[in-house]
Amino acid sequence: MDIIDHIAAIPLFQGLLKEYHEDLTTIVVDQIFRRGQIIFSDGDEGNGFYVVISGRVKIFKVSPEGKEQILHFFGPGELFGEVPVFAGEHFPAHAESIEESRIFFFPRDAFIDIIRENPSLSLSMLAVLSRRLRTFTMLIEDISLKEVPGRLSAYLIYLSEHKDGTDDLILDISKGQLASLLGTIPETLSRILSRMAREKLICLDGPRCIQILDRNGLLELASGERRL
Amino acid sequence: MDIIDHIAAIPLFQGLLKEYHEDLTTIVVDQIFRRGQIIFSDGDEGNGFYVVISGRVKIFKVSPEGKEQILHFFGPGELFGEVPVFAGEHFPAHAESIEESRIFFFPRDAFIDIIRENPSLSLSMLAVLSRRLRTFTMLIEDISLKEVPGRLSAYLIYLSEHKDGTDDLILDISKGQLASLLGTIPETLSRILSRMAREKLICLDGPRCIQILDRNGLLELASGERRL
DNA sequence: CGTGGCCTTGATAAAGTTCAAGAGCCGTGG
DNA sequence: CCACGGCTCTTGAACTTTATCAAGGCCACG
Repeated sequence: MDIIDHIAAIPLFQGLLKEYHEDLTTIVVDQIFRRGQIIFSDGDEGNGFYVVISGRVKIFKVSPEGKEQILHFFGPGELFGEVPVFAGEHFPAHAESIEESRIFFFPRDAFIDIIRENPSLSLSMLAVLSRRLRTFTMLIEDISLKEVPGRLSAYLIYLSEHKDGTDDLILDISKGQLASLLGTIPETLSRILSRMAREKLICLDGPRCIQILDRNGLLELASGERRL
Repeated sequence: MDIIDHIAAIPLFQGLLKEYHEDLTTIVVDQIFRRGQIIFSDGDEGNGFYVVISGRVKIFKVSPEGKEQILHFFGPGELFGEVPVFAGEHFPAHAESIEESRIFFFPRDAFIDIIRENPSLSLSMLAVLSRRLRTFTMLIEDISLKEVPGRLSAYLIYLSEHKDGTDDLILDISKGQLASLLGTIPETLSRILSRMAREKLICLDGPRCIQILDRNGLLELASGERRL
């Protein structure tokens, strides 16, 4: 598969004329990152953005004591690191490849030139950023307004709805990473999972398998009507 | 002062041809909100965005138990409620006028038409959204990775730097609102303020006046090197 | 078969919230 | 002019949630 095909397959660039796809081909930097490799760090200067072609990337913050808060996971077709492109200054968080990943890097200036000529591209980009703001709003709500069982319930419901809608869930990240995404630590997550299992809300079916037994109960936890 | 002058004064519309300012005049809805009035609610359908002309607006989330988390305060020249314009769906939070405010509302479709013809406007909008993402990233970091004294210190330092840089601060919001912005409750904020005063980090000079006595100490708290 | 990563469990401690009561401030109206 | 009610803010004590520290279990991989 050619580079131009990968570019044409990126949702952000759908609806862009082939001519511009070709332009992008000439400026793109094609990179491979290994598992655990840092792509950029909080505070680094950014002069372009990234798109995941294959693999997975996590975006996160770290406290001085070493605790980390994951902001996003991004997979194929998704872009990240775009804030400095439009707002200037530095990356506001770290990016790490959590498995072997192929990443395309698009330098800022050439990209801005293309956006100037393509209103539909800029609208797509505005949509991407707006959706991201929505995600952050929900994350802030979760972290600040719910306790851990509520956040976990909301995540499980989300997983179920964004997969096949069934009750059998397969975590695509480790429990340690899930803890970080939920703004807590592995010990706490582990305790709450077993408490939920004891209350027959879920059933733990192995390392990364969770079965939802009482969806309503989870919804009540997520909305704060009920405590564990 | 005419409506077109107000529109021309909005930073987002700087650099836009006068012709477009005139177009905007024909679609804008000029509104006054009283103190405490709700502008829109979390989940409402959004078909346009707002710009503060005068007064102040707070954007916030509310938990089922009634605790609120403030996401932003916006003042003259700033826009809000733009997420549904580009991402579709509903407002992700509530907006309330915290004093008598004059607000311009711009309906979505007409605005999108203008953006299509004005690359520089879309770049301005991208910059606005990117800055907002940066702000949210910092808010998440604060809430999730720092404890309340750290968040408060960071806020005080921020206030001092974004005003005149002096050590005498005047809060432009009530302590209750500040607590909500910091993701805590008034009682906790009050306790921590008096603890900081006891430790000679600050001096409480009346209802809304705080004097910074030990800026370094505050910086250490904000960065987590030190605990209260 | 041992080693390292990831996960679980327990005891303990810290931070923050809740509940309750009271202080200070201010505008209104008797 | 002073008393009243309604605010916001403060303080105290009990309680809840979560983090920390420490130990042990499970499993895959060499």
